[in-house]
Amino acid sequence: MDGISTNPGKASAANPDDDGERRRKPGRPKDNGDLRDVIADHAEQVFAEHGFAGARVRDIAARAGVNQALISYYFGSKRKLFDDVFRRRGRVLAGHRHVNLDALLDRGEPLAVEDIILAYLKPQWDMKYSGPGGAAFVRMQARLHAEPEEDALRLRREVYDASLHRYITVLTKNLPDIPEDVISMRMAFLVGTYLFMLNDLGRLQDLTSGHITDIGKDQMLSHLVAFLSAGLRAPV
Amino acid sequence: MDGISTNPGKASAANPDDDGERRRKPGRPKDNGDLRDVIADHAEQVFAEHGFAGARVRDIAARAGVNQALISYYFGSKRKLFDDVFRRRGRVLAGHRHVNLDALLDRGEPLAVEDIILAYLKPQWDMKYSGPGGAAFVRMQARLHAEPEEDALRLRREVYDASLHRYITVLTKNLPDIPEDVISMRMAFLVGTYLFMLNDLGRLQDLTSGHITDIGKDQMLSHLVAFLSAGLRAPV
DNA sequence: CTTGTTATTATACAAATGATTAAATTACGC
DNA sequence: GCGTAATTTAATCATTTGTATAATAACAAG
Repeated sequence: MDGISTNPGKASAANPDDDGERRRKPGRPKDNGDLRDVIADHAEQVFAEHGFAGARVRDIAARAGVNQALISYYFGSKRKLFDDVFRRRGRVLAGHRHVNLDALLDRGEPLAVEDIILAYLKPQWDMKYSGPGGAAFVRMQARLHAEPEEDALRLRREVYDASLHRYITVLTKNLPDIPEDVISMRMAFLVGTYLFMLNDLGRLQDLTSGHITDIGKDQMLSHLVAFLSAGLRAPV
Repeated sequence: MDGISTNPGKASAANPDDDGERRRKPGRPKDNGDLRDVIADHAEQVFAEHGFAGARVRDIAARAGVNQALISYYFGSKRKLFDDVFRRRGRVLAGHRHVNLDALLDRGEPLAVEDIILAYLKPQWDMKYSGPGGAAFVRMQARLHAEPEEDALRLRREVYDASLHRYITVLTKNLPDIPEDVISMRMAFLVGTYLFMLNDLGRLQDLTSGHITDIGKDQMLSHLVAFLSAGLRAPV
């Protein structure tokens, strides 16, 4: 099917002279050395498309243009590769969320719910539209949230919990009529809503018979913020 | 484990002329013949736990207590098995949603948003708590929604679109201040919210430090309805 | 120049996987 | 009773899959 699998005997027989070689020989290349990142980038894509179980190590290696053994060399195993790739983006995301919240808190309270929600959502939004890697990460998240396995749960906790808890605390202070447990619950709703939605934008156009296509991403974000803020504020 | 599956392999322990061989012999069994359903039930579980790509045909066969070839015989392929299992529940779900909406419409308009939302959510809720199969179906849905593949998209459309569009129409009539496109969008939000949530109940307890455990499923449902209704009603 | 370390490749492998086959057994219409 | 079709099994197949191994080349240190 693909031109990757090679028969060494046949290849050398067909080659009268070896100076026109297209095949790369093993050995350290001149300098480059950042194939690790190249692998991670392509892995992100493949994991997003097919999920962990559906992703093929061969596929990742092929897309990254490297030998399959190299991903074992750098990451150890498929699972470790997945976790690594996921954490890489997750840390960036959490960082932005913390920064945004800090900026809000510097302004002094009370804060509008809309602003808090926006501070939480915006980094994810920006990441999604920052390039193919960001969009892939959104899909990876949606998939990870659908996995009941212990591995997945640990990873989710690790990436999300810290910033999420901070936001819950701030929201609780700014919505004194709503008990903290209810806010926590509603924040869980919120995570579901936006992840699902970001992941499923195509479906959204589908539902609205394509009318949504015209709406820019910023407008879409404010629609989402309005929806979620109203939900968060709903009287108990 | 499960009270459903009739395990033919092990059931032959009462063989009269049995020479100690516990293996089941091939051949048509007396009457039963409903191994198809047994397979489907167990497939539901496995697909829910591991997703389509992660599910193993051998595993399904083993849990159902049948030979692996039998699932090819009945369903043709792994993919067809998945679709079949999914459609089976999906049809039931859609049916209940239609019935509920019809009942509402018989009461005459205008309707409260809460009632409409509840009519849409309740069947899913009941199904989830109707037994292991229902819970498994919820997880299958969450996973299917995370799959960008064409196969998955088609299946989602087939199962959800009809009833969803009816609900959108009704909501549009009962919320005259909000354009239909916005309602469609918000209904997409809604689907994300409840699917995510139902699938991820354990996580919810996690977030609230276990305080949610005390809340019964009915109370949880009304929390969700309150949240979503407020969001749907949010002024544009 | 030698030696060792690191990055990369081709190749190999054992296990796992979805599917198929041929045979065996039984229910059922005639 | 008999033949035919339906149901079920054991066994196996051809691939695919994740990982491991050994070879090779660049580079650094001495």
